[in-house]
Amino acid sequence: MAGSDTRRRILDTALAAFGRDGYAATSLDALAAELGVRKQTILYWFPSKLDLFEAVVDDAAEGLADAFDEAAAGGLAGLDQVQAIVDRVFRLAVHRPEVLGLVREVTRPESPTASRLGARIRPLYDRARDFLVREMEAGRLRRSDPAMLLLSLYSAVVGMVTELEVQRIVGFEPTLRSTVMRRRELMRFLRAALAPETPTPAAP
Amino acid sequence: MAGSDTRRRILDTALAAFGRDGYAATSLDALAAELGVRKQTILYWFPSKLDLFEAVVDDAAEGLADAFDEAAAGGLAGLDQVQAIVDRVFRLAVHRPEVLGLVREVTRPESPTASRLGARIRPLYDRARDFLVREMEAGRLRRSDPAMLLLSLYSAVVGMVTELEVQRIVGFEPTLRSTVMRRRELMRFLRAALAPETPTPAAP
DNA sequence: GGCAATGTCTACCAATTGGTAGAGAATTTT
DNA sequence: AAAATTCTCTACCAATTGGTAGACATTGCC
Repeated sequence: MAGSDTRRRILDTALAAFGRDGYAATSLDALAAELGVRKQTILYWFPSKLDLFEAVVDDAAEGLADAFDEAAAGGLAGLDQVQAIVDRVFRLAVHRPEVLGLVREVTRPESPTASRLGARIRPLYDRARDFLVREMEAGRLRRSDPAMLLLSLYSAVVGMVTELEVQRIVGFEPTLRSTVMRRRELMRFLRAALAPETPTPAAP
Repeated sequence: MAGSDTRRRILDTALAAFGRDGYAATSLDALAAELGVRKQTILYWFPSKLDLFEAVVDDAAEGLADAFDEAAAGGLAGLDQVQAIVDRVFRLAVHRPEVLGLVREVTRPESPTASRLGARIRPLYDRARDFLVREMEAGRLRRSDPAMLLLSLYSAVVGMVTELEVQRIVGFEPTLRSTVMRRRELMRFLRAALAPETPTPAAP
């Protein structure tokens, strides 16, 4: 049963490649070379490139769901729960940046499997939305359209974590230390945006 | 001089294609077909695919700079200026979504020309940063690390505008009306995050 | 009208792409 | 030990890729 180890290795390497270079720019030959194996071995485990990609997407979605589960397990509330999730996503981004790269890859309009990841992510989305609604009603988060707010949060977090290259361009070499700083700054941003309104001093 | 019209058409179509499908997934043949012309015509105007891409990036950067100039021309301050810029970026996103798609494409780690767009964008970045510092010192914006804040802003805006597919997955068909809503929600988000702090009720 | 420059085309090409067919080890089952 | 299954390989293939060479048309200039 050494084969199923091969399958695992293919999935991991493919996830890294697809997440880093994108679907079109990743060739099976290059992937095979990176694995020290022939392309036909890949095609033995996954009947086509697209099948491989879909398997990779499923795998990544599972990883994401696990991360969220873990972050939600503490049973926190309000901003503390938000913070726990952000921390967890950042941790994921640090030691498996490919996962978020893949999210980005799969969320482009022409993606062959946008709907696939969609189906996988939908439950996470619903959970997050329910959470926001609940916390808003409990007065622990600022009240606003939860779906829209969720998009804002998603963009801010994924963007912050993903746009490494922008950060490089702009002079932040992405070290571990700078990542900590980024996370702290993002949380400050989110807290400011999410904290329930203090009684407005002046309401026009 | 009908030729320079061809050049312009190639640039526009290529911008759309690169921004939508990415560099690797865009073939010169497909591009040519879309233009109703032979591939060799493209290669006449741009010696190689990479040269074409670089020209497209330059073109897009110019468009972005113009948009910012226009938004900054009003000489507004504080959150009003931020709002003007967000409005302008959204307008750009509505009638030329490819431009932001290209930004996304070019800011991935393996991009052949990340540094190129970087050089083009750097001045915009510096201007924005100066603006934030100035406004913070004037007490019109919440005080925090301007560089980090700028990244947060960038992520939130570009993400919000770009991640159309996520929005689709999640049930927001991107109509013009929903775009207006998204912009409004984003501004609410940004206002909450950027408004100078009201005297804290309780400081633990 | 001749001529040079400009612009688009047809005809190729070598390399790379995803994929098929099937041989040959290795391992497990009987 | 024989047979069957599992796994990886070599050998190909048709299609597509970015790119070259050069013919052919069109235009403005003299």
